[in-house]
Amino acid sequence: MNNRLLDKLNQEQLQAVTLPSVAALILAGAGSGKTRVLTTRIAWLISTGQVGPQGIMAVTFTNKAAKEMQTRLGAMLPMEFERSTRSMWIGTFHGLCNRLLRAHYKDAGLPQLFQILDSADQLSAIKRLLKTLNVDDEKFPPRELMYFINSAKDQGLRPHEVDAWDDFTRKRVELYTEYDRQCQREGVVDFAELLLRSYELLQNNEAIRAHYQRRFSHILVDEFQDTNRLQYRWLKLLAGGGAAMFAVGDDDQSIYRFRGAEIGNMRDFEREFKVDNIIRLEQNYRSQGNILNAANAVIKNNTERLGKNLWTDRGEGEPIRVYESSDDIEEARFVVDEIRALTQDGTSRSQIALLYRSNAQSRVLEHQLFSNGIPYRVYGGLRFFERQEVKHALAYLRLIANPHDDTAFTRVINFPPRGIGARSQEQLQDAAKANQCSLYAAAPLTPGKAGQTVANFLRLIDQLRFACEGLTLPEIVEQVLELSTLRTHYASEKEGQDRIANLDELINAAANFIAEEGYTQDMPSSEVASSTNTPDADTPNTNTTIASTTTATTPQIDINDVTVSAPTSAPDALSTFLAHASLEAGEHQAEQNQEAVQLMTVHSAKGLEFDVVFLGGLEEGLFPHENSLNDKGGLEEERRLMYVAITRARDRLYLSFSQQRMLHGQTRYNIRSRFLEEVPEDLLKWLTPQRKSYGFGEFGSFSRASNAPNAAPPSSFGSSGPRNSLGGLRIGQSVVHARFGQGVIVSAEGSGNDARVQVNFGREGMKWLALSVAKLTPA
DNA sequence: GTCAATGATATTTTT
DNA sequence: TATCATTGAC
Repeated sequence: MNNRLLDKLNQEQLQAVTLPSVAALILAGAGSGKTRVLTTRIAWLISTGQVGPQGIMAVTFTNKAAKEMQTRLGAMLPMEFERSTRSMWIGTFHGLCNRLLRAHYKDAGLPQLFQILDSADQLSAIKRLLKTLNVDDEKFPPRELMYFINSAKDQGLRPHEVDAWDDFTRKRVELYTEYDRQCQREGVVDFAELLLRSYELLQNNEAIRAHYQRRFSHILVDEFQDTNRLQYRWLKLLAGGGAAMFAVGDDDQSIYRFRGAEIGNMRDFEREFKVDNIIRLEQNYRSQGNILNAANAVIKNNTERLGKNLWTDRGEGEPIRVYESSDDIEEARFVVDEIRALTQDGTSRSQIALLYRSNAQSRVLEHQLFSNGIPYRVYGGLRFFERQEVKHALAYLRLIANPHDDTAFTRVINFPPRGIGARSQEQLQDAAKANQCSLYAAAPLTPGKAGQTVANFLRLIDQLRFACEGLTLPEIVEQVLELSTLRTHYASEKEGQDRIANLDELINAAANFIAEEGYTQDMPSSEVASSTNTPDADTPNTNTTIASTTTATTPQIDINDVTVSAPTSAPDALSTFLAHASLEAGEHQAEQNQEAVQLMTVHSAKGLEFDVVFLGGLEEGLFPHENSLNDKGGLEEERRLMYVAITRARDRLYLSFSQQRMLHGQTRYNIRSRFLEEVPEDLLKWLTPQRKSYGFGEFGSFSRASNAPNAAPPSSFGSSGPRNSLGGLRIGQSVVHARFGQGVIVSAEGSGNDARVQVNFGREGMKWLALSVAKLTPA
């Protein structure tokens, strides 16, 4: 490896990269060069001969991160190794588990061509289950049940291991059992199952476990703070043979607790792996001092931290700009005005990000940007493989690979409409249930007229499979679009042009998949076989035609006196492509408008950086979100979110909040976020008259900048004189209460002695107060 | 069996 | 305010 790569590192980075081969935990703050450390570490291990490429496993959470690591590594390693990056196991948890299960599907108890359910598929599978079992979906909402099942799996719990302490939970456990049974019958696997299944594979099969434990002497994990219980156990199992685990993460940036992430894993890792080497990367190369100090000040309010303080040598930079607006529209106007000024001064639009807590907030911003002709791009919409037309096409493809895939079957049995309505489908379901078989298999057993119409559909499936034999993948997709009449169906729809374009894009995607990386990457490798023969047996299979499902006899291979069934022949390109489609839903949006302002939630901004960041909606109830205020953990996670948001900014940060905001078609009155209060005053520059602290306990004194209750921004329209007068108080008015502190009047009723007002006290919640009793003074 | 209207419902998101 | 899902009418 090029030694200059090491020269570029700072002291701590260098130390981390060149750590001995034992367990290590790298606490990498935002912008501290985490990815660089991770990739350089791998390059260093390989080029110093400590390990061969096949001994490396690197796990990430997103495909994007995996790809980036792969690319960077390719550039770092000298030619002789570059080719072998392919034999490294670099990928997402799910991608790697998929690889493992494909290679050992038999031992994992799966059909060779098992399909992967994405969350939408999973939800419809659950709905279908509830229907066949005649379960009241009012009592057991499918979404809630899905969450229940997934969180059990995320913790590594099979139904019998779940603690059921009441009837309700017992019933849910029972449904969990049935759900798993259904999946097994259909030969499909959901995301969580991918992990759990491969965990169990390793745990129950000593030969396989020993093989991989021996193979991977170095396991590197990115974003370790986001691992869930099961992922941690999976890693622990794999590393059980003495592999050196190199975990990189930042507990302050853990923002996925709601989907099972356990920060506790960091502490457990430290303890269970007897980690002596904790290295803190605290030098931030991204943000200016004021921004960093603000972030530090906010996160300091969290307890339960591993501890870390970012610093920079970039200088203080500009103060953080704070803006208070009367309503959300005005806030958006302000943002747009600033953007105009910024771009006029030469700031690139793509270097400006508008961040918000929840997606609903993007609308006002979009509207304002749009009417001012400023190009923008919103992240987080529907992704390519999630579009309905694409999902329909994929369902047909899945039926070619496996006609017993009931999820795919129900998706397209009547799409495009072919006269198989709810009634017929019900009969089909019944027949399938009675015979304990797939819908496909049940069709011939279905009585009456329903059986007839369904038979036609079966013929279509068979016809598809027949027509596709021997074709290349893109040709198959093409065939399917024609024979299923999907294309003609959308052609006759008024808004169908975009959809057809997407279907064409699917053909493209298939072609690319074959031509480029995809296919070779996800190829199951002849793992077990390889260890006894050539060291690098992950030979890409370039066979692009559908092999008519060959039930290859599994050769028995002897490893250290243990007989393990070797992976069978590669499944066909179609199945691999389908797995790819589930695992990698595709880029958020195709149009990469380069010069556009970037809009996204704080969550999706993680890992990104921008010269200028606007963070809006800093209001109690919104950020921190009201749903997360119930427990302390929720609030701390919100604070980490705030931390992530702040640290996205390189040079300039705007924080804004609004007294009034439209939410779900109703006007809400809010007080400013406690997180804003947590930023030291001397880092701020108020662009609107400032009302100092709120009555949050420790802040004793109240002061105000202007007598105007609303401190309306100078430019503003809107709330001028007091309307709805109630003894000097009005809706939207900020008030102070001796016990509850600062609040905003949200609504009022009654008059005279009966007059009551509803006040939003933020942290203290919403209260109805009688004016004759409560002492409310204008703030 | 299909279509239109109504009504509930509403963080955050990757795989 | 929008979306979605389910209901009710043809």
